[in-house]
Amino acid sequence: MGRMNLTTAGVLRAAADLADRGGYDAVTVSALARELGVQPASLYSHVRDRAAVLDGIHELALGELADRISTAIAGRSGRNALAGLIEAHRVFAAERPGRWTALQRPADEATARSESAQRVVSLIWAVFRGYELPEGELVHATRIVGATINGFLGLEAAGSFAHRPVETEQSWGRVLDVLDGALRAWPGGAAPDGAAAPGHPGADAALPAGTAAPGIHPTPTAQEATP
Amino acid sequence: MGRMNLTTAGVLRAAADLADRGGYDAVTVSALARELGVQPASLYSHVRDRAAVLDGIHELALGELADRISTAIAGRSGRNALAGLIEAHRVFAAERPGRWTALQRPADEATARSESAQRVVSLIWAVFRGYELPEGELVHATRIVGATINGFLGLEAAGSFAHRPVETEQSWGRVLDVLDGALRAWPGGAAPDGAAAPGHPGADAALPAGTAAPGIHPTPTAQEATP
DNA sequence: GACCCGAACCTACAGCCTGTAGGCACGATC
DNA sequence: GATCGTGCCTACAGGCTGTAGGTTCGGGTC
Repeated sequence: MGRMNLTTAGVLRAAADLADRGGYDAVTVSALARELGVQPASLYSHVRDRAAVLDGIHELALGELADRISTAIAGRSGRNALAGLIEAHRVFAAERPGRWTALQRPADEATARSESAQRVVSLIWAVFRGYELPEGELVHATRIVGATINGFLGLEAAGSFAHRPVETEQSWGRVLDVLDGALRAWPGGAAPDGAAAPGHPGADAALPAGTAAPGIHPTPTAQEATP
Repeated sequence: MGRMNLTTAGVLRAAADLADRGGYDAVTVSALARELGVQPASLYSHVRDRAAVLDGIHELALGELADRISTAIAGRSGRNALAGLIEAHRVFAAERPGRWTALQRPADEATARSESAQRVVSLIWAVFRGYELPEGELVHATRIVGATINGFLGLEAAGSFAHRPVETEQSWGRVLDVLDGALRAWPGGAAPDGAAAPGHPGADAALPAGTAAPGIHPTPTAQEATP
């Protein structure tokens, strides 16, 4: 076996594919090395450590998700755009379970500030443009829509809906209904100019760029929520 | 060091505490043994393997969560009960991050059918009784409410809302508003008798007992979503 | 009170994983 | 053709899981 001429990008891509095929936890340096026909130690020239591999999958996945969202909402607005947004997430989660799991882990600083993360946020906000949310409610809406989508897909992936595929599709339909309804009659006031209670719109301005994904990725697992 | 006279329950309790203090991933057989002043191999008489420890934490947490929900919704109904329900989740997640993380993992069969799991579901349905949902929509509502709560808390735990505590509290307020509004004007028809589309109420009867938590726990991490 | 037995914990070990250190070899460059 | 750097290697230290088999303590029995 001569030189494989690996690159960091190639290693990360292989890692992401391995995660999709064998499950997120199967992404070990050893398994990855086996996959690439190389000794484990050799990978450390291309990748700092295992955590860097996982972070790499996260960012890779973020970019791919942004691409999918982009095409899913193209030429659509309002409820249709929202449908495209959530469907893009669901299809991505189903087709790329390992990549999707990576998105649920806390993102490292660099990933959170990455161009991919910003693209995802921009696309979500583009969808919200079809609803007339007060400026200050954008952040909250992003968080809640993200929470619901990720929460639902998490439950689905964990098998909580197992063996009831028909009902699951109906539930998914309700997700769209509920979110569309919520955005249409947003509690903070639905008028473009902040109407009134219970939030003081304008108090929270739009997120400064660079603050990164303010509430859609990453998601669960409180691994380091240790106090 | 004489006999420690460990019990399975004691080991699991120590494991749960360790998870809360050191993070979910810190729950290794080795660390647990150190904690208990015992050699790693000794634990295998009390616990089948590491997975059994994690499952044990899951079920333990489920019971504790049920207790908290129970007191949080006692004597309340409608929006107040819903507020108690979601607040109980949030407080539990904040105070017991390790236990809460355990709840996000796929539950094993036994845990899913456990009495604790059933208690949680019953309590949620008790809250829904204050809203006039068609029978067939109970499942969907449970899933969506569970998805939103878990999704939000997941984002919070992952630090996605980091350094914006005020906004986070506002967002949390919106969660209650949105869920209350959704339940009040449920898309499948809000009348006690299933009005009409888009779901055929009655087609899906109430969940058979034994089917266990149909959509609130467990949650994310598609570890075994490998096709 | 001597004996026995089982439970509780131990040591030892095999196997896999991460990450570091240092070596060799191939190929590009001069 | 000699040199140098990069790409991958072997070797190893240290940690974790889980199995096998030994030892000791304490309670029941006669």
